[in-house]
Amino acid sequence: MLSLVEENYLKAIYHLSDAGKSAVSTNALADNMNNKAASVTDMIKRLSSKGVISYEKYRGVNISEKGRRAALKVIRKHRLWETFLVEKLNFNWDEVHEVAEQLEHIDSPLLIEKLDSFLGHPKVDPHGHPIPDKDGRIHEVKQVQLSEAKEGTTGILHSVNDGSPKFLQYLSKIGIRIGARIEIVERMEFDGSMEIIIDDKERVFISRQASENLLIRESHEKR
Amino acid sequence: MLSLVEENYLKAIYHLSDAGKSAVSTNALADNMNNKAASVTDMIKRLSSKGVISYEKYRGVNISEKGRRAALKVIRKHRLWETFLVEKLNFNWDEVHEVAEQLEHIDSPLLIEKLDSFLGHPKVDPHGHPIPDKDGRIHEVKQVQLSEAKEGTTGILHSVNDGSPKFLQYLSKIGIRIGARIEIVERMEFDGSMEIIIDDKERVFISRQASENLLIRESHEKR
DNA sequence: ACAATTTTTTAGGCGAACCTAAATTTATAT
DNA sequence: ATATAAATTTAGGTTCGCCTAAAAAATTGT
Ligand SMILES: [Mn+2]
Ligand SMILES: [Mn+2]
Ligand SMILES: [Mn+2]
Ligand SMILES: [Mn+2]
Repeated sequence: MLSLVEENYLKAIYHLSDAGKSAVSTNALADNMNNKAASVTDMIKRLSSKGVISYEKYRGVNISEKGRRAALKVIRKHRLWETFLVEKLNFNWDEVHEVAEQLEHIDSPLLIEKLDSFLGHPKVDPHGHPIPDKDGRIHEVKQVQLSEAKEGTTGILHSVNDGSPKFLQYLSKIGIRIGARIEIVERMEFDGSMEIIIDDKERVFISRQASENLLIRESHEKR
Repeated sequence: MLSLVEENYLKAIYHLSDAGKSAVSTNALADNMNNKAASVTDMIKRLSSKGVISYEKYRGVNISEKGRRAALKVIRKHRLWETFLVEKLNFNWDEVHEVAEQLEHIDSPLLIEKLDSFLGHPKVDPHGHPIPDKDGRIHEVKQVQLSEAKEGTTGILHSVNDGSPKFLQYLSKIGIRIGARIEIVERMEFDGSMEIIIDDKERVFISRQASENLLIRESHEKR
């Protein structure tokens, strides 16, 4: 059994390791968890003794298969709750993350099962992130950063990389939401910003940083 | 700000004091919380220093106005969540308490407000217990223990005193649910058990203990 | 009234999850 | 290759929420 704090560390390790593909350094974790490195060293010893990560002094940590499964359970709960909040309780997509951080730790398999059917077994959360199924399987969709797409391309916004309230509110304000059609009119070479057309209507400029956090599926249909 | 553990103690104090009407002893609390008396003494010092209870050594604790408001907020959340689980997720009334014990500690006023409207501002939870409004007001309904009602009386089941899964499952099994019409046919003087008719159909015997945990509103309509 | 019993508090300890300061190891730069 | 810098671990400390054992206060029985 993992504590709430252990679940949060494990989730951070999962994400920082790019779904278990790389090792995570003590400092990276400390940074992400807003804790000091010494505290992280404490915790990774405990996680290691529980078998959810492997750890060699001074070499960072790697998530184990057992740890990956545990992390995915928490992520599944987080994303199901976010979906519930938006779909059923009319939250805005920028308001759900904080609450889901709490709800993700509720321990009741029956609850999650029933919540999942109540929501109609959703595949993605309000930010376009895939919801792992109950066996931890994720359906990853091929998508590219808007910043990497060519001029003239049109794509459908599939997910956002940065889920911070400020960024999400900005997107809402300029009319960008999941599913929106985005056409790249022109890219400014000197700063990477670009002019885009949203849903064949709004013509706006967005920064390189913004375009890096928008993930699209390219679609060349001309409509 | 109260911790999860502090909230649980405060809720126990509220209930054990009969909504703040009497003092609560250290041992009663220890018993209720499944902790040792020494741990309780620890905790009541902390709660006292936070101003949610008043405490005089060897005299037990009394909940303060501030504490009462805090306890009622937790109780409101508990009962709203139980209602959600039964009404929206199709939980049985005997399955919800444990999960609500976790959900009641989620801290988000917006969530509770939205949950409340999603549920249509319910007045009672699945066990017939009143849901405090957002200002902590409770609408208490006059009700009597079935064990105290006279032979020949008919009443509507309003709430249950004992919310344990075992008791609730027993009630479901013999066809007793909130709103059921209960007619007292005969009371056995030697052990306090009684013969009742449920919804003008089922005729069953129930123990004194069971009848003490059923709260009815008397209604003499003959139907 | 006072001895026995029960209740409550105090004293001292422990694990979880944090911290700061100091020591150690690894990486980098000349 | 060696000095410097950066990353990491160790040592020692704190608070919260629990424990056991012992001491003290309150209650009860005769
Ligand atoms: Mn989120
Ligand atoms: Mn979390
Ligand atoms: Mn309950
Ligand atoms: Mn609780």
